[in-house]
Formats: sequence, structure tokens, C-alpha cells
Amino acid sequence: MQDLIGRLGPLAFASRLRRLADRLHKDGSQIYKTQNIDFQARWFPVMYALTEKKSMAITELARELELTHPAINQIANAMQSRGLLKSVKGKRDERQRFISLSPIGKNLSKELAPVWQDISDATDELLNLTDTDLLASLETIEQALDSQGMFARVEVRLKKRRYDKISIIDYNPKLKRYFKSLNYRWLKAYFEIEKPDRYILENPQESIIKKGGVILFAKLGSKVIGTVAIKKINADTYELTKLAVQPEYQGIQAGRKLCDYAIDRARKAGADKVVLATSAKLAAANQLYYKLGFHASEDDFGLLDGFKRKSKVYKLELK
Amino acid sequence: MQDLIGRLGPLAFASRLRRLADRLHKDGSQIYKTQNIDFQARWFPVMYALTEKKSMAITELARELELTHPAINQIANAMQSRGLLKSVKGKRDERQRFISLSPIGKNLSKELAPVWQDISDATDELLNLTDTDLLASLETIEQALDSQGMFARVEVRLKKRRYDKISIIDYNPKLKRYFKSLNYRWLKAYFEIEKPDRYILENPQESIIKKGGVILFAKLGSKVIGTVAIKKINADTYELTKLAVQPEYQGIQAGRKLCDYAIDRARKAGADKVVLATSAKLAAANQLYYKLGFHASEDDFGLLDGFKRKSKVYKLELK
DNA sequence: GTAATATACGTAAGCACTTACATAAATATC
DNA sequence: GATATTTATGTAAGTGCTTACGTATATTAC
Repeated sequence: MQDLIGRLGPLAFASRLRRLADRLHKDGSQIYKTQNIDFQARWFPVMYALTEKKSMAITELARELELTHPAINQIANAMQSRGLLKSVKGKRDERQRFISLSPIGKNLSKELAPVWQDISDATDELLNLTDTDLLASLETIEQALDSQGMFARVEVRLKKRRYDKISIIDYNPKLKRYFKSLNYRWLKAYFEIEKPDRYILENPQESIIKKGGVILFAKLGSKVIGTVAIKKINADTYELTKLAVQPEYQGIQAGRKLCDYAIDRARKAGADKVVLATSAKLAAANQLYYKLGFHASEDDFGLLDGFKRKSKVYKLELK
Repeated sequence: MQDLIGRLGPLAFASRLRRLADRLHKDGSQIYKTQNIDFQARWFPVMYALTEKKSMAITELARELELTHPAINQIANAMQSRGLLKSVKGKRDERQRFISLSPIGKNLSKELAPVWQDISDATDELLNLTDTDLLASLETIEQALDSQGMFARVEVRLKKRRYDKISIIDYNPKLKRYFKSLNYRWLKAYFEIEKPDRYILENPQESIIKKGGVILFAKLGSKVIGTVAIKKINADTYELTKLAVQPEYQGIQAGRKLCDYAIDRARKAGADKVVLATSAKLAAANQLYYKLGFHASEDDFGLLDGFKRKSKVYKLELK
């Protein structure tokens, strides 16, 4: 295994599977050729299926053989043009085309039986070289991929990677302008700026921090890309508010990380719950709150007072 | 696994490998797409190789990546047209085209590194679902196929099957005409008919059987397709002679089976060696004798006397 | 009963390779 | 040193599948 492919290991998994598949397929074709049997390896699944079941429709075969219907269609046409198959329209459903073995096809099928047996035996011999049940392993992998595809599996990792790349820092006066600009930007995009917003954004220190709250910022490299605040309501209760992430950097988990950290800070400050008020209009934000574990709250904690845009209050119990 | 594909088991091994490969490949493409990376999954091996080694020639890559050179050529052209690669003529050998990453290519390579890491990890996770080392198993299988391909493995079985289908029977007067015609046919094709030949073929009973020899015939179904004789030279020594198989049925192991049986009969008659004389011209026959264990003999046992065509004497010791 | 939707099949074109063949340069042979 | 053979690359076309899309018939909803 000193070659590149060997070192690539799991990355080259797909390539290796394909190479092996191609190789076996090619060998299969050669077997039929040297046996002087006019049969192509790719016809095998259809031939086999029709040997077992007398007659099947195109899509029925496609389903059972886990190939696409055009593949079956092409194979069926090739076999039919060589006289191996005959096809009849479905009686109940005229769109269907039922194909079955012609007498010639049946003869060929008999001729093929021992060859298939030998291929099966030889493959078995090969598979038994590995003290493991390779077919079962493939089955396991295919089922795992059915439940979560490779794409989804990699996505999860890439998300985590991005999440880890975001750093969260505390408020300092130099960051005041970001707190303002980030929030103004999305507020203007969706709503009118309301009075309490303006006061907080202009006076973060007085309105949040001096009252026992916290303002956090998300940085990606040297860029400030998001912010959030937790405001103390009372000893047990903190409000999550002023969450803003630059649109260019949305979808990279910055909001998630800001909230994770903010909630953690509330917990450390002694909170037993975090609440927030939001508008149903903000779908992405609502989804995030849901993922964080927030649930609709009966008590509105006065969070709706003085706001037109806010309509819902959510609560997160910190166990 | 009540579906057809499941029941096909080893026969569908190749198809399953291909399906899985296609699936992983497709997922790979999708990953690059959603990450907004202008990169195709099929470029991966080349990109990876060039990230490791600075510069490589087309066929050098093909060898290492176990793809054909046209495949590499196509990939290289596609990557080059997107500015990822630059190529230079070989200095020592002007036919060679060395390709290497351009600055853009190097940047992309850096961007790809974490994605590849994640794909590798996710694949590992998948592979670990099967308590067996699938990559190692694939390696085992590929190596086994290197030493003996699927084609050869099946061939062996088909040969045995044909061998088993041939039945060997003893001389009886009705078969006399076959002994004559089968031998005349090949003798006429290659040589002049010599006197001792004619006597034996016309009088098999007197010349062979009454003297303690045996004449055997090979049948395939009801057809007589071959014959052979063992002639007693003395108590310890028998001669294998008059081996003839119909040309239409050569290559199906009839000669082999005739000889196997003939030698066995000599052994049972008390022989401690079987000898034969033949012409170097008969390549297939010589090869068969070699396979049966015959070796050149110093003593010619008088077998060459009276024959022009016979030039070599072989001997097989029956332990 | 009519319109909207779903399903069965066919066809074209694409994809990731391959084989087959052509060309030109390098190397071996005489 | 001329010629034959080998090697490196390029190009065209083939292979076994796929996706995308079109058409005709069935089924469902109103």
C-alpha cells in the first residue's frame, strides 16, 4: 500500500469500489465471450429476474433490481432485438409493457445457469478470503447511507468546523459601533425602528451592562460579524435580545454560537431561566430559538411592552 | 433482503459495488456544490496527488492513481481550462507533459483540505459501522484478483464441469469404427499414415486388447468424441498411444480425462511406469503430457522403431 | 364528468470512465 | 547511422449507467 490510492484510504473508497466493480463486470463479459454465449453481463439482472418470474413490467423490474427504468428499458430493448424477450402490453393498464423470455431466451437461460453457478461460487470463494462477511458489511453501509447520506454526514462536520472558527468576545467601548450597526441593519430591513430599540442601541453600557447584563460579539478572523445581549430582568430571569448577524455570514452558525455563549453567561450569573420576545416574521431566528430549547411562554415578562413588532415570548428553563 | 438484489448475493456483488460507488460520488459532488467550491469530485485524485507532489506527468499520475491516461488527460484539461493547473513540457523527454497546481489551484487546495478531512472522517465513521475493516477486505480481494482474475477462477470451474460431463467407456466391437476414424482423422491431417499405425487401427483387438492392453472412449452425451489406448510392453511398462479427440470437441478436457483413466488402468494392471512416443509437432498433446507428469526418457523402449513421425519418448513413473 | 395529478414508459443527452487508434519523441538494435 | 520498437500523449468513440424531459394512460378530486 505504498501507492497513492492506498494512502488515500477512506477518501478513495468510492474510486476503489468503482474500480473493483468495473473489473468484475469486465471479467463477466469475458466469460460469456469465451464460452461463446451471446450474452452481455449487463443483461444479467433482467435475465435472472425473468428466469425466476415469468413476466414483469419495466418499472417493476427497475424497482426490484434497484436500477432506473431507462436502464431496464435499454437492456430490454437490446435483449428483445436479439430475440431473447417478447413483450406485451398490460391488459389492465395499457401503459405497462410486460416482458418475458422468448423460447430462445429460455434456452439461453438454461445454458447460462451453470455459468452463473460457477460465477457465484467463484465470487463466494473470493469473498471468503476476507474472514468477514463483505456482503453484510455492504448492506450495513447502504442502510446507514439510507438513513443519513454521505452529504448530510459531511455537512454536520463542516458546520462544526465553521462553528469552531467563530470566536466570541465581550463588550468593550470600541465595539459599541458594531452593536449599533449590526442591529440597525436588520431592524431597518424588516421593521420600523422602535423607541426602546433606539435607546438600547445608543446606550448599551447604561441599558444593559450596568444593569448586570452582558453584550457579546462574534468574530470571524478579525471581522465582527454578529452580536447579542442578555439583559437582566430580575435575579432569576434574563432576556436574550438584540441578536444580529451580518447577512453575508448567515448560515455559518454565528447566531447559534452567540446564543450558546449568552445563555451560558446568564446561567453563570445565577439565572434559572432565559426569556425572549420576537416576531413570527423572523423564521430563521425562530427556528434557532426552537433548536436552543426555547418554548412559548404564558407569562410575557413585560417584554412586549412598547414594541409593535414583537408578538411572541419564549422561555428556556436552565434546569 | 427479500428483494431480488438481496437474493442474488454474490452474483450481484459487482452491481452493488457500483451502486455504492456512484452514490458516494454523487454525494461528493453535492458537497462541493453546497460549499460553493468550483470543484468536481472526479478531479479529486489528481488534485490530491498534485497537492502532495509538486509536479507530475500524465502517465505517471495514471499509474499512481490506477486510472487510464486518457482519464487523467481529460481531468487535467478540465482543470487547466479552469486555471487550476499549469503544464510544462518535460525537459529531458519532450513528449511528457508535467502538470502542477497554479496559484489558483493552490488556493483551492487549501480551501479543500478541511472538506476532504471531513469527508475522510465521515467515511471512516461509516466504515466503522461494520465491525470489520472493509478497506482491508477490499485490498485482500483486489490482490487475490491480481493473482487470479475472476475470469480465470470461473474458467477453472467451467472446465471441471465439462470434464465431469465426459464419460469414459471401454472398448467393444461396435466402437471399433470410432477407434479407426478418430485416429485416421488427425493422422491424415498432420502426417503420412505409417505401417504400424494401420495395423493397430485395423486390428485393435489383436494388437492391443489380447496383449493385455486397454482401449477407452470418451463420450459426451451419446456422441463418441475421443479415444486412447494403453498397450502392454512388459509387466512393468505400458505405452500410452492412439490418443485422438475430435477437433470440434477439443479444449473441453476430453483428452485429459482419457489419459487420466488410461493411466489409472495401467496402474491397476500392475504397471510401474507409462511411456509414450510422440512428435514435437503436436504442441497441444505435448502440453497435456507435461501436465500429466510425463518427462523425457533416456530409454526409448523401442517406441520409435518403424515410425518416421515419432521423435521423443516420455515416461511417467507411477510412484 | 371534467380537470388536476400521478404513473408507466420512451428518448435524448450527460457523466465518468474505458478501449482503440494516431502521432511524435525516445530508445534499442543492427 | 538508419531502422524498428517502445513510450508519452492526445483524440474519438464506446459503455453502462444516470438525469431530464416528453407523451400517453390511469387515478383522484372536485
